[in-house]
Amino acid sequence: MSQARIAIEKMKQSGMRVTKQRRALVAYLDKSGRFVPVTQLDRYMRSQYPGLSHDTIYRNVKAFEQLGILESDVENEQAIVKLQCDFQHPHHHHFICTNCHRVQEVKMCPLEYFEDQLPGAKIASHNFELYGLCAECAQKLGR
Amino acid sequence: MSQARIAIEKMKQSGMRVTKQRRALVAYLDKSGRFVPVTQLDRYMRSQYPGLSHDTIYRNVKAFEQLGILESDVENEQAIVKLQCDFQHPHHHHFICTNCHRVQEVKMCPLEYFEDQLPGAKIASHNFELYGLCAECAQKLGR
DNA sequence: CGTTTTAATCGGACTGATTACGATTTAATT
DNA sequence: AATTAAATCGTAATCAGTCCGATTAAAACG
Repeated sequence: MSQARIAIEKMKQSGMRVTKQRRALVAYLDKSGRFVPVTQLDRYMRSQYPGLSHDTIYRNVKAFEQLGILESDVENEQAIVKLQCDFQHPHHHHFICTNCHRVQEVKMCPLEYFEDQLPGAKIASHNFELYGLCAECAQKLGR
Repeated sequence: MSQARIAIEKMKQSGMRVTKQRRALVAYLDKSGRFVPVTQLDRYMRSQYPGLSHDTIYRNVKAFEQLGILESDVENEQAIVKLQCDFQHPHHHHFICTNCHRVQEVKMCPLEYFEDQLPGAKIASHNFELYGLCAECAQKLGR
């Protein structure tokens, strides 16, 4: 089942209405498959669907995020988004290729390692990304 | 030697001019000691030094970052900055208390752990922060 | 189906952070 | 003290993101 399908499913389950604007947004994000700057999403969607408003795009990006069907991040001071890649394991981390912007999941190393360094502290959340060249790009670029 | 002193020293060494605006910025960041939203830095400095322009503040934040005397991050979609806390070990990571916003350094767990998960990829950089309550706040708030 | 309800969209104006730039000042050098 | 190039100022512009009242259209229901 495609991620787009799952995303639409989740929208229905939550009582959120499935509008054609939302279908189009999800379809684009699904097709892209990787992180996309929100500004690019906005520009592209508005070029494809004249009359579509900024409001609709930004409002839905937030709604999708809260629903858990979209992940957002920041790269080079730019907000970037992608469809949630693993609905089974919402908590995971990414290796982001700086060449092709494709995303691979990685498992986090044990948090206990850090807890030992911060006696008494209550770690509530964390934030982790790896950047570099994916195997394919590394080979292609000969590095 | 204070961090402000070291920062000024680095400015001189790099050939960057030490203006009173830059001294004031560094002094404020040093006194604060923790991450501060850039917008707050801008508002505060302009209230203390009438005539100071946005341009000067934002330009210098970038210059300081490039010089390696300032670290920037993003929290709640807000750009935040602080003086570099460990000039000896520029590569380190932070635990940021969500209550008092104080920062503690942590050692990174071995990157090899992740390299094993991404055969062929060239990891170039990473990004890691921990959030939660520091020991002091955890006790104070009884959690 | 049609009707109804109300969430979602539209459009356009607005806000707030950040940048651009020509004119002016000033830190550092001699 | 004079020089000069870097830094600052002031103002305007840009750009991402938000707000809001009027309109449209999903979904539910008879």
